[in-house]
Amino acid sequence: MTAHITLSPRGDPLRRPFLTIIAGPTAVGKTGLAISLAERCGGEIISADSMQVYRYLDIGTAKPTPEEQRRVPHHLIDVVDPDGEFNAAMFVNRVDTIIQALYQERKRIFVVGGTGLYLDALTGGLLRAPGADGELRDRYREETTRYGKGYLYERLKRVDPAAARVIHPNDRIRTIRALEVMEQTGQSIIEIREAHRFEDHAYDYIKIGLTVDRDALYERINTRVDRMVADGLVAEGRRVLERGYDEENLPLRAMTYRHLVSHIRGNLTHDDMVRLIKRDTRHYARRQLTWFRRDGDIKWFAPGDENMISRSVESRVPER
RNA sequence: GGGUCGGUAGCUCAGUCGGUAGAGCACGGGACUGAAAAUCCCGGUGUCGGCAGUUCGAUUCUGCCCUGACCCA
Repeated sequence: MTAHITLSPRGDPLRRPFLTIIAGPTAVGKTGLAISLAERCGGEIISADSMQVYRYLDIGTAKPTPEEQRRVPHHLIDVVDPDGEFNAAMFVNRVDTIIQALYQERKRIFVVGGTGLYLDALTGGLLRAPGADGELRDRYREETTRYGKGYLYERLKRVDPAAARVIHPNDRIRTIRALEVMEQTGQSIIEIREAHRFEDHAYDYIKIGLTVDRDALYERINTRVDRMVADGLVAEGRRVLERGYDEENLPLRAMTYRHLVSHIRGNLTHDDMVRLIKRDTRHYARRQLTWFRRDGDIKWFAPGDENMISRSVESRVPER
């Protein structure tokens, strides 16, 4: 549970950016903590949240408010339209640029978010494999409709048996990705993964995890969803649809917006929408905890432990 | 006071012509490397309301009691 510090050949800490990372399940209070910590030291915040990158999806993604964003500069919020492309690789590319800039300015850097893959990709690097190939994926989709559901997986078994052993037949997304990598490189994504294991460290960091017991967390989630609704979640959903975005766009198929859209279209009562958003958010929080639990680098705290957290962070920040 | 129908998993219920039980939802655990708020996998012991009786054996039949809904007085 120590900050990851790389030593130079002479034994001195290498001069490179230091990140204070704040992770944890949704609704646990990461945003508030980060703003408070960053405000104290004039730092800036980088969001590691796969949904807050989308414009117009504000209430439903629990973005920091404009007022909060005025108190502390935020990065990687509102960077693409809801029909735009965004993924872990784009996150890493953009975040590296931002970190370099903040490092030059000697600003303290806080990375805050609940998207585990993005955080691991940031601290450990992404696989050295080719990116998503739109044409290839279109072809796979077409072949699936033509030859049936099991076709792609059968093909994976033939082309990359190692991957087929690890990937479940129903997991279409991973099946496609594995085929895509094999087709473009002739290498199994499993082999590439085994060789990599998020060990491509470019930064020093301390990882703070925020959590509370399950009942309290669910209480927070329920309360927050009620507040989103009171703050105009449905109106926000209507505005997004009026702009011409719909279920075709990935973020509108996620957790909250999926049920919001269904309700606006008249397929779901208001009560059912609220119920399902709460349920899916609880499930999401559970998946997040599953992801973070196995990360031995995380130092866990309760949301109220701000002073302890602050001290813990201060003890790790390198001199500059 | 009398009658009818209920009381089975956290919830809604199914079921056992007597051999101690199962669905949906909820919930829990896990996987995860360019779609990650996505995608996927696994998980059902619960005094079958209580007590007693009949029986080799009762959640299932009988009696009484508790309890809920409704109907009649």
